[in-house]
Amino acid sequence: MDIDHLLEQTAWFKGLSAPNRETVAAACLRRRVKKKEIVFLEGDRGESLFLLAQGSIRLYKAGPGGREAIIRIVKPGEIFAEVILFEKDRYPVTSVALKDSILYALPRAKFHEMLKGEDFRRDFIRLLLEKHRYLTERIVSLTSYDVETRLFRFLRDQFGELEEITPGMSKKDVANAVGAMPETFSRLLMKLRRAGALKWEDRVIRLKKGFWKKTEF
Amino acid sequence: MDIDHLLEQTAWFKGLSAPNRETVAAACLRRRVKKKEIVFLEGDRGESLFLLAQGSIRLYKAGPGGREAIIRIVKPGEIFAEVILFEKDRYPVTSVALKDSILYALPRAKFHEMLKGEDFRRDFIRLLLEKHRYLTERIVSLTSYDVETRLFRFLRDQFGELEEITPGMSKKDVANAVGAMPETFSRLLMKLRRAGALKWEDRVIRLKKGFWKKTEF
DNA sequence: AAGATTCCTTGATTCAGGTCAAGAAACTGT
DNA sequence: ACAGTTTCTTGACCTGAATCAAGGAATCTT
Repeated sequence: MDIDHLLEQTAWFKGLSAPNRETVAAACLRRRVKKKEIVFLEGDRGESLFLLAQGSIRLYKAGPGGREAIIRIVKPGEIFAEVILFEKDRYPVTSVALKDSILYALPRAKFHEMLKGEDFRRDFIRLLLEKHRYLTERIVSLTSYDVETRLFRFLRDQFGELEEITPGMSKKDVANAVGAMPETFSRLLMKLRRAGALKWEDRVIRLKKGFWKKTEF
Repeated sequence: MDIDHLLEQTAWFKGLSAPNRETVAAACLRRRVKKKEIVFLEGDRGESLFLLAQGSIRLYKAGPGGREAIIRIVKPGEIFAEVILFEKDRYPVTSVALKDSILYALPRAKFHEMLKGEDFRRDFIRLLLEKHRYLTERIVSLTSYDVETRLFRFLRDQFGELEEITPGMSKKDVANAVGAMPETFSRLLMKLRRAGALKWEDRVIRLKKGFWKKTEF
């Protein structure tokens, strides 16, 4: 996917005028990362925010004793590390590729320039508010729902209400994303398989037919 | 405290030019709320964001079965409900006064107008990014620390590293803010008192001398 | 000041999910 | 195809915190 095309279909870059978009495209540095490669570490200095073109990126933050709390999983078309814009010059989270990915680094100065455009600015603020809401929902989710519910919410949010999902990441990673230990997660999957609700084999998750209809979160 | 004076000393309103500030002041609707009074409910339609002048406001979101997850506690000088700006016309959380409070309602249209000012905009985006970081930290806190640690972090964040704190809210509210049940919280306080680390009597929390020095979070 | 709420404490009990351990299975690079 | 990782599963066990229950303290109301 080339950068120009990507920007065109990226939710809030597409509002840009064509020349504006070209400015962005020109300023972007394309970067490929392999699965498991780290894009930046928590605490790293940086000057750029990123736009994910292909693949999937996990953002997490270290807790005490190597524990990690997943902040979110970035999907293609989304940007991440916007915090670098004003806040400080260090990334507050670590980002690592869940699969081979392609991303574009957009220097902060360039972005500031773009923020002069009224439409762009509006979209950007909207985007921030959206993330804001997402994070508050995540807090509710982590504090008031159990692992099982969190799993289903994760699947719905991330892939939609499909009966067949190819998550493209390991069970361990999903466990992590729903905030559970691998062992706990494994046991949960076993329980669900026995109950006939879901099975995860050969990288594919199969939900029971009509599963989503009945569920209420 | 009058509105003009308030704006002057509010972190990111103070950057406004005097005439700009007057515009805001003129557009603001002063509102008093009594302790326990609800400012708006999750799901309510609304047009305004709020600036807290005096008092303390609790923002929370309902989980399943009446459970509530505290999103944050607003302190004087801070704004809340910014989400109303673009996102949608309904508040995503409930806000209730923890004490008698004074706040100013700022209509969204007016705010949009203000966003045309470059400085103001910059500050606003910075503010959003700050909250963003706060929320991600909250996620880490809730998922990787136990209630005790969360309590100390809460106290530090909210009141600073003092040896004597007057939280101005009930134990129940603090319990809630750190994501614990009142019973659990009560037991924790008992444990800490016995250990000589902290006692909470007559609305005042007294930490052991030098307490904050040693702690590491 | 009595009555009604709401808040706080303490006890007993339960449970989801974390921890430790140790194989089995699935990938990885060479 | 093989050794070497990493991931996955399963078992035994533990524990922090929720739940249920119930009495006492504080606060608000009239």
